[in-house]
Amino acid sequence: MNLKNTQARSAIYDFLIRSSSPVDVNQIIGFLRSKKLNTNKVTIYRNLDTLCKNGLLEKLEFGEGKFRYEFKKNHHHHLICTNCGKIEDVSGEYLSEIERKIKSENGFLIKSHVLEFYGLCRNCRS
Amino acid sequence: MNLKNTQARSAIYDFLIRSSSPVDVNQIIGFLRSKKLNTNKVTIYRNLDTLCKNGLLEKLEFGEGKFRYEFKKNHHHHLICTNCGKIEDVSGEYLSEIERKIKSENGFLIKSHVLEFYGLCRNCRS
DNA sequence: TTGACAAATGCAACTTAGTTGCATAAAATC
DNA sequence: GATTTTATGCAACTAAGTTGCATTTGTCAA
Repeated sequence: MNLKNTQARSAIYDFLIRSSSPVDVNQIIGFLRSKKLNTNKVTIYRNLDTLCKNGLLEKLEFGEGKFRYEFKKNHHHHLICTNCGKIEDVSGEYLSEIERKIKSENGFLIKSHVLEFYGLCRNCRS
Repeated sequence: MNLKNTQARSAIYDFLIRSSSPVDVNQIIGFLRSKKLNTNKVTIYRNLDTLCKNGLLEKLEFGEGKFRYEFKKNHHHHLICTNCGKIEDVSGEYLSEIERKIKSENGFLIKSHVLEFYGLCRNCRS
């Protein structure tokens, strides 16, 4: 696939690569405005889509009724604080055993999984 | 909380209790129409909300940009076929060990988790 | 370095999912 | 059967995301 290096696209990508947790489209719009880049939301959606399809970003959901995006890194999960909204990464490949079992018992071939944890972060616990 | 037993509510609940996989609001509307119950979508959303808050239903997301609902049963996960869309249940409490580890390492207190598997069901594999 | 072509953008209008305020209706309780 | 509480319907609205189409911008080869 032929990806062109445009202003909007590289700004979006830069923002995502620097974000420490998954961002939504509004945060992207805010960032682009702050950079005085007048970018249409359609362009943002299309770029996010393209970047996902090219394996550069990941599209995620956290029960908010909208999507969030993050720079694609090694397989990991998230700790979502239900009090303050903070999203931390947590790595770990916990499920290979389980996936093997499901394949033999259910005849279902697992290609991917989503595993996210909800609870209270260190700050909000105290 | 005082739940009244209304026509709309019990029809929605009946439908959910009989559905073998999580349903979206359109499926509920279709069902109610087929029963000649002329129910407003607002009523459906409010009932789903109420039933969730009372622990009778569960609200789920499968990366479709909308919510699905299911009758609340024992903790379980789903096998979502990315080819035909079929959603199967799979039971199992795989994560207690992991959750303990996360608590001590990240100081994060896990209250719940979401674990869903995507892949190909038995039919779609062949 | 320029011209051609594919890919990207912007705009307006649209869709889909879900929400809110408010007046009315229906259950449950007394 | 009257009262109170909860539920419903309607209309209008918001928020997230999409589509068609005309225009612009990168890229690459001549």
